[in-house]
Amino acid sequence: MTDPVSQIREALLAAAAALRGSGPDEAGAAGHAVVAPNLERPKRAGQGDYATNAAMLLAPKLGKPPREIAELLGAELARVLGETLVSYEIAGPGFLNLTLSDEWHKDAIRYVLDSGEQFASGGAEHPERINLEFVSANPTGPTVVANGRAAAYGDALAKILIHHGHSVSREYYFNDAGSQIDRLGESVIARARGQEVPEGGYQGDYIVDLANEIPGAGDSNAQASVIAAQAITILLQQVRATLERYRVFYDTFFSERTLHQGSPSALDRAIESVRAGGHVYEHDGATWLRTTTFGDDKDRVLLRSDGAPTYFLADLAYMADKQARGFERQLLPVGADHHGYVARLKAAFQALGNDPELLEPVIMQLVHLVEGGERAKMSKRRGEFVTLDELLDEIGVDATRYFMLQSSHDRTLDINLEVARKQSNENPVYYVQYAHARIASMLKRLGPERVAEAVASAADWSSPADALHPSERELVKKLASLPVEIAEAAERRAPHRMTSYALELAQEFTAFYRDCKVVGAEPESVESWRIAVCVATQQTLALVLELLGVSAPDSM
RNA sequence: GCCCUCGUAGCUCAGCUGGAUAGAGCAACGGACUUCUAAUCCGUAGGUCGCAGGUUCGAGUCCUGCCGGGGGCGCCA
Repeated sequence: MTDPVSQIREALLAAAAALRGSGPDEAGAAGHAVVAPNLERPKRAGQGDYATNAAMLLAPKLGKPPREIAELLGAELARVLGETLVSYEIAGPGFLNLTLSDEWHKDAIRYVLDSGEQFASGGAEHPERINLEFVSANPTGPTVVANGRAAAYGDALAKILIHHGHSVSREYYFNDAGSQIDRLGESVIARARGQEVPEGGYQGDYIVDLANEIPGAGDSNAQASVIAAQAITILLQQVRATLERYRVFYDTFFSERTLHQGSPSALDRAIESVRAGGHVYEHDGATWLRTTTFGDDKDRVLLRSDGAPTYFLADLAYMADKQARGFERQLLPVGADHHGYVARLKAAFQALGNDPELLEPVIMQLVHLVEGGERAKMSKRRGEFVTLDELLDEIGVDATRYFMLQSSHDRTLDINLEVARKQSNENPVYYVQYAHARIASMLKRLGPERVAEAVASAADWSSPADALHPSERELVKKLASLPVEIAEAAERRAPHRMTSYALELAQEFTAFYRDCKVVGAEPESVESWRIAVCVATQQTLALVLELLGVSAPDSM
């Protein structure tokens, strides 16, 4: 079953192909590039339902003026589409504006309703097994607001990719080995003894809580590594609880320490793998990976001169492990403060013998909290931060998730705490939810029997004499565009597009609500049609909100 | 210093990989509630898309150079 917009697109491609077949092919065999014309909503009213730039793209290939080609293309398209195409006009430099029939709009609603929860799903041309690792903050303190952005991004992206047809596993990698962990243990021990934390240790109040919580932390024979392990267990549980409250659920929590265990360990095997590729050498007593072969600034140490593995080696082994578990693609949202790391990661991935395209680090810009016009600093070690839990207490899960996903991940995000606290209604999420609740209220008033009957009576919707209202046509086209929007959001790793879509859909619905009476509309066939439009809209709003991890309430 | 990244309305941000007269929300101002939910709607105002060049039929979008914000440049994690 092809969605309504794709139907038009395919007709357009067919018409373009017919034109190419009849015209002189200037491009010749070598330049036989596929023309990929746009099919988009015109920005201004009165320019039809869809517009295409196909004629302008074909012009250089066919050696004729764009407007002349547009005329030919329009005629061909009219032949292909039949009654679906009511009219076309040539505009501007060679745009072709298309006006579609009411019947096409009704078919679109039927399609949406028939698709149900599967609407706009499965569009991926090449479904992949994807490992999506996100947040992966070290459990050396509470989850902070910046983690909340990564969590919202990763989770929404996972949902969108899955809806698009991919198989996605959400993964959280945590470091429970290495010197930072030792410092955590030392900090807890110091607090348990009523002392100041050592230089470079962790100073937050939560360290004191841990000191009280872990029995024997203040004993004279307490070992940093043992205490740290207990602290990490507790902290990881807290991280998990916060993220679950935030509606983020992982498939796997991956412990770095497991990479160090066994003989040979995963680290040993990783080194052997890149050594076999000829990318390893010894220098100054250390073991290096020649990452410069793959575009890195300088080579990187795998084993320090004292024999201790670097964090980088663990990452190398981790990438290999993901691969061994059968993931074709690794998606890796990382904070901007780690972006200096991506060149060596990609290099390491290649050193393992892989196509670098299959490792996708996504650089996320940071989140800043603004209070009193000043940016609040967030550092775990200094104990200055606002936790995600605190933010959730202030403005709630729905508003927080929506806010985090509103802006593109490659832009820094400022959260104004005064606004977040006092005027949470400013968040557009309520507008979207309100549209959903409003529909729920209307449908409730109508009763489930009437609604079911209206949806089932698709053949009788409206009557030929009743031209659809412009607001109805706009709303239907917004609904019909979801498959394209999902594809864009998935392929560009851009969940924030779905927040834009949600807002636009809610706006189109509200305009429809303003202009078109639903309950009690006459004749009954019109009421039925509009009920069906409402059901399709509600279903789609719920679907999009679900992808964003935001609730869709029936009343507000 | 070198590298990465961002710069669009007063504020927060979209802008569908080059298309028509750059759009929303909030804030501001003026209106609308015996109504299918006013957490709403209608209207007004608000822009040199950081600056300057370049590429072409056409640039917020691509290229170069500046300016400004953020980040990164350890045998740290």
